[in-house]
Amino acid sequence: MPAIPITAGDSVRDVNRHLILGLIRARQPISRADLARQTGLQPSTVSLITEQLIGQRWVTEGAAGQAARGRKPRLLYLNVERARILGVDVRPTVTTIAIADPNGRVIAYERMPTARLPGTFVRNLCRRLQAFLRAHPRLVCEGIGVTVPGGVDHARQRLVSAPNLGWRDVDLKAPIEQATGIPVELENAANACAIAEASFGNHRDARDLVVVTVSEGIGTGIISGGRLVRGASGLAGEFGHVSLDERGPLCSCGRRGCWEVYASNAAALSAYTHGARAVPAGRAQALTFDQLLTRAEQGDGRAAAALSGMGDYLGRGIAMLATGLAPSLILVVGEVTRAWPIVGPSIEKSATARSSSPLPRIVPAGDGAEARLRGTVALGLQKQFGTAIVA
Amino acid sequence: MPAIPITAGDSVRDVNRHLILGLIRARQPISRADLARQTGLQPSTVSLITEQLIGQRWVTEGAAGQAARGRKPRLLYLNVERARILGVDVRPTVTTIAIADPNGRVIAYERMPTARLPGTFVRNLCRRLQAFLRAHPRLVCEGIGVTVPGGVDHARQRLVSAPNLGWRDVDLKAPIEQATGIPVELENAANACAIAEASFGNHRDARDLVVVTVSEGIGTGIISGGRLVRGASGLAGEFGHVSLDERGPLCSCGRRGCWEVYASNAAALSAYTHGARAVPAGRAQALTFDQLLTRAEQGDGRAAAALSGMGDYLGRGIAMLATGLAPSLILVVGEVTRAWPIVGPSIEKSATARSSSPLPRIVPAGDGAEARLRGTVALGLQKQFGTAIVA
DNA sequence: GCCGTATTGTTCACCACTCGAATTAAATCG
DNA sequence: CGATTTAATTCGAGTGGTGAACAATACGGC
Repeated sequence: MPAIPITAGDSVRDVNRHLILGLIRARQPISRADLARQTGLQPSTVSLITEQLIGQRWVTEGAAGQAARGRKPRLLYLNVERARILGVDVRPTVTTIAIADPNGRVIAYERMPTARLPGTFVRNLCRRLQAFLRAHPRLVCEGIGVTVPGGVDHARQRLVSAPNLGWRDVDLKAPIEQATGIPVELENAANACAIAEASFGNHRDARDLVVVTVSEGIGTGIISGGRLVRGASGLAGEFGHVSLDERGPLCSCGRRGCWEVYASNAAALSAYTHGARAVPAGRAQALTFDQLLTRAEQGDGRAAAALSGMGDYLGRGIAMLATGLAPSLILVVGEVTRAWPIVGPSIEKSATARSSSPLPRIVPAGDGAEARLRGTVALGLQKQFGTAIVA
Repeated sequence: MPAIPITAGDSVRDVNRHLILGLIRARQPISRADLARQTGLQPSTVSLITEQLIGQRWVTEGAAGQAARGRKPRLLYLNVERARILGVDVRPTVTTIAIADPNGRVIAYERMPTARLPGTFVRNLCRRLQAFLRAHPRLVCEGIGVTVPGGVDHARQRLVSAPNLGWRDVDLKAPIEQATGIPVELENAANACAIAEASFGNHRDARDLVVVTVSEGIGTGIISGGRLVRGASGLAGEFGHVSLDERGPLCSCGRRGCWEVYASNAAALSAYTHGARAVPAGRAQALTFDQLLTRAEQGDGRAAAALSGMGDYLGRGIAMLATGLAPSLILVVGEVTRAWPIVGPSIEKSATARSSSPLPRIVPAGDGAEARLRGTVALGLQKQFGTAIVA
């Protein structure tokens, strides 16, 4: 059994193997010498371990790199063919299944409708996954990451509640693992986005960042010191349901004036169609948010004003997160990023006015789709690359 | 050099030594067999390492413990004489210097006035510390923990700003280390309280807790997954300056309606004396908060009402922390805990009304003095016991 | 072209350290 | 008083990192 119960159950070699493999993934291409410097291990040790990793086909050796003087380094890459990850992104109307390589690049994906009843959905999903795997028999799939728009009890790996789906206490892990034989990681969508941003992409070195997902509701994924903040029950990140105004409109959660009542897509729609500042829960909208974005792009002043107002409210919550958590970076994810020229300055202005200390950078990170899919990949990778999230 | 760069620079043995020493501190008294079970190490390895630790006088062997069947275990204790910690708790008017054992028990302490100018203060403090050490020449002092009521840049180990003190960008570490030759750890007071609660006391197993310190202002210390949430700059935890009402009274930070404007000691005083709900910044009070507490205890209905109102506002912020961070425990620290029979239910009621998910336990943890001192001890111990914070 | 220098990567003997199994020690129970 | 159970120690074996020497490049100056 274990020597170093860092990730209990690992031997010393396992720890270092994970360390090096994780570093190769995060910093590729990278030379053995650099690995030795960055890990603090001896070059000899690094050589041994990388030799093993190449033998197991986890790593490939590429062309020689550049060096000012001396022998040129031989660069190491992650072998993207060695491990594939299945990602399942569950959304209220549509669920996306994707297969990706360990760099987070999506190779293929398909969509399926999200059934209303969780039982039906799980059965359908398992069938689709099995068909997907049969259709790609040569792929070595090492993990499945599942993201859901709701609270996940991470210890028990169960979906606790997803208001937008109307589901409560659903076991997604066991049935999928049984149907596919591949380990499943379940996570809240905003948390998955945060992990994805810290694992791949432009912000992989950020160790303190907050992701704000904006769509029907608002979710937050918090990474502090390179680790996800999950809270005791795994239900942290519900800042969307912090009240900005006690006397505000009713929210789907039953209370009043929640941040997401003011700053969600639906709120902007409501501001546009009814001139109201916030949307009463449950009222249907004639226009879609996409259409609103298009109108703003086409020069509709009232649409732009609605989006600008949404940015103002987003800024309020972002100011709260910035003052309370002091991240180095706040990422906004959602359809609304399409209108960043309008929304971005509005957020910036609103948040600046409400924050005493200098604000962190506030950056748009695409509509949710890609971020969530990359999140599922990061999740599926965790088993292979340790805690991932930088090394 | 290192094999396992967990805390870079440590060998395998060092890691396990730290692991076991930390576990003995946290779970003492404990048998070797229990250590083996809890670490996953072999009993033989544990025996070897504990033998070393006993030889180095870090650990002592006490009486035999109880067991239902079989040989009775020989219990191990931390040798409280081996390492002492100096704690320095800097407050606006008075600074406390204490010497404590690694269990957080204060052996002796003394107070000194806090000079207005940081330069003067540091000189005075260094003299006092040197005298303190000369007066106790036989104590092995392994670390100095310093807590300040302000933001600390943990990477640079500098006090960034302390509004209550009027200090900005002060180096407390280097001068004290130079004067005493003992390593110094600097930390924000609320963070130190959080570390103390997770290290000592009744809540040492809590891995997700939030400490709310209530005095002139409101500070929060967040521990998530057993680790302190510091934020990128080390300035996380400023939830006291999140605005509850945009149109609220001015706060010392320059913005309006901050949580601490409504829920600090001064706010309760103002509610009592002026009938106002919040205190305008900078206005002096005739009554002290202690006197207000005494009046409430003596049956003054208006005093009780002021405190109850303070609890109501405390509950609002606590609801925000509970929803956003989902800790298993929220600890309230400050003089206000003296009036817990009044304030506690008021907080509970207010927070419950503003939170959809079930609230974590909300517990009073004494006025700040003891908590902050134990926080300084926990800080000073970090060098010796690794990251501390549970094992 | 050749040699000094700088840097990468490999080989190998040594040894620290953990494991695992056997053994000793101590306590309770029938 | 022996059987059983749990605690702690002893010791041989093997894993695996270290460190130093060495091999392999590459470049620049002469």
